Amino acid sequence: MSNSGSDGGSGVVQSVDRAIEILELLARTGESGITEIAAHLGVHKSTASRLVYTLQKRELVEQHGERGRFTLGLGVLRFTGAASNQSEIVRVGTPLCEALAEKLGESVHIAVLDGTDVINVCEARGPSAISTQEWTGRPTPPHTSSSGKVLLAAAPRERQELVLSRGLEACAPRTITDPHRLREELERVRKDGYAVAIEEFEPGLHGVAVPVRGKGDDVIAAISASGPSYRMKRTQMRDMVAELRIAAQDLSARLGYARR
Amino acid sequence: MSNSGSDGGSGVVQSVDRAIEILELLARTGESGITEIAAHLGVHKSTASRLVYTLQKRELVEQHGERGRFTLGLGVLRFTGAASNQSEIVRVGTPLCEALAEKLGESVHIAVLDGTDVINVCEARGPSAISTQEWTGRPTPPHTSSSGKVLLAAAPRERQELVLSRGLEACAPRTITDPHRLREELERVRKDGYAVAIEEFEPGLHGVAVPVRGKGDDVIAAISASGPSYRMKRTQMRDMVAELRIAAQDLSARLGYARR
DNA sequence: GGTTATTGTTGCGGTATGAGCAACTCGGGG
DNA sequence: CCCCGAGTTGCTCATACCGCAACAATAACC
Repeated sequence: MSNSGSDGGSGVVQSVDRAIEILELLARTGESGITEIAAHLGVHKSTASRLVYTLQKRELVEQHGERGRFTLGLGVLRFTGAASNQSEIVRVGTPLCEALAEKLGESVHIAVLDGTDVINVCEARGPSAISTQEWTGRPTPPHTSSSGKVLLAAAPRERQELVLSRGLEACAPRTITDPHRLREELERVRKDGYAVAIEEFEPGLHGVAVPVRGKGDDVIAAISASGPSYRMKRTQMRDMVAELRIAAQDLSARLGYARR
Repeated sequence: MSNSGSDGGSGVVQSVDRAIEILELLARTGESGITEIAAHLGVHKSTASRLVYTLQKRELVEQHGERGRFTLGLGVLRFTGAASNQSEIVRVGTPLCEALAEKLGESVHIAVLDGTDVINVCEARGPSAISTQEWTGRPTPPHTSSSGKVLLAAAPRERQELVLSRGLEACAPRTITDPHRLREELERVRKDGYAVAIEEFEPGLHGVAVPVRGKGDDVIAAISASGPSYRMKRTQMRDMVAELRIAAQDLSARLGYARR
């Protein structure tokens, strides 16, 4: 039926691809039954059952009750630590974040776009650390943050449409919820090369972000600074953008991409 | 066929099982090459390559450089949030943790045993929150913490031997590194029904833990309290054990297991 | 309480599909 | 320059996986 996600391609191992699709489905829905999963994949119940059973044996999926519904299992946590330590961008980005946080006096994050979610992959809190809390790994909607806008502005059109079609939920009074306004905003971000978010994620919180580019000038991540509104005035933001740009270029270079 | 080694068993989908084994290998080693992975699985290079390619397309694995080595990718972060929110024990355990942290004035954790690692699945910091940092999801060796001892004491013999055979690394001056002493300690934990750790994980940090039981009285998790040594004297610990026990029983009951 | 609808879990047999082989490309040393 | 190691890719065969259908076990309904 509706193979909404990415239908593999050539060279991929079918059953593995389907298994991963199950995990992603569970991540989205929270919990599902076998029949539902089978329908989503467009396969027979038995096939889905077999796949889920395999995932379950490895503790990537757990079953609530004897014959109940399925959710993601705690086994996936085994991977998170290693992933965030080993992934190249995190490894070289973390010290950069920390240096920058020290210099700017505000929290600094590096985020990537994962499907239609923004995920912060590393974080360094500013010296005055009351403001922000731990966000690493938690997915947030792209339209609510400065990094999200940067990433979205550079994403392929279809991805943008997907985000828009899901609806722009407000998580603060000043969140952009009008599709038309968001489109304009993204246009401006593309032109200026940076994004700001003024109390759009949380009241009293401002942020600025710039893109990090990989080979071929495509945007692979965003680096952002955020802090309380009373410390983030126009002038400070301008200075921050400059600093962030230097850091972004440095990061690109250290990831092995030619700096230009 | 007679799939020797650590293979799932009957009913599992072979390629999916192998793919997960790859992820676990990468989580352990940090990074590996295709040849190494193939050798570990006991399959041909091409097979390993195909599996890795599939994982890579889903961003669960990333490749460093054009023809370089492989590590876990950031795609796995997509799962962590959902896993820790949806897993039953976390969902009902979190409010319990928070209540207890408030009452005891120290940080409270719930941990499970995952393979041979202890993983904290939820956390509530005490009001005086300077002491501990975010540990959720990060695997720690079982012999260094009070929760670890509780979980290990209840684990099947083979699991214990596996931990012992890997060697007991010291992460603080007072970590138990002698296998014989650890065996004695586990015996005592089984008898008393609780465990303590006195500066065994980190200098100046004490902890106490009790088991959480599932159906059939098997231990499925541990709930612990930890804090700086100057606030954790014998008497306080005794009181804490009592409180923890009540909480553990409550948790068991709320997970749907008969309380006795 | 009996009956129906829906759930997830199994044998079983055909075939799509994934495993293995070997040839290939690419890079780094000796 | 040639060799040796890395990872990738056609090609082929049979094996492991998928779909079917019958099965158990709740849940829902009157």
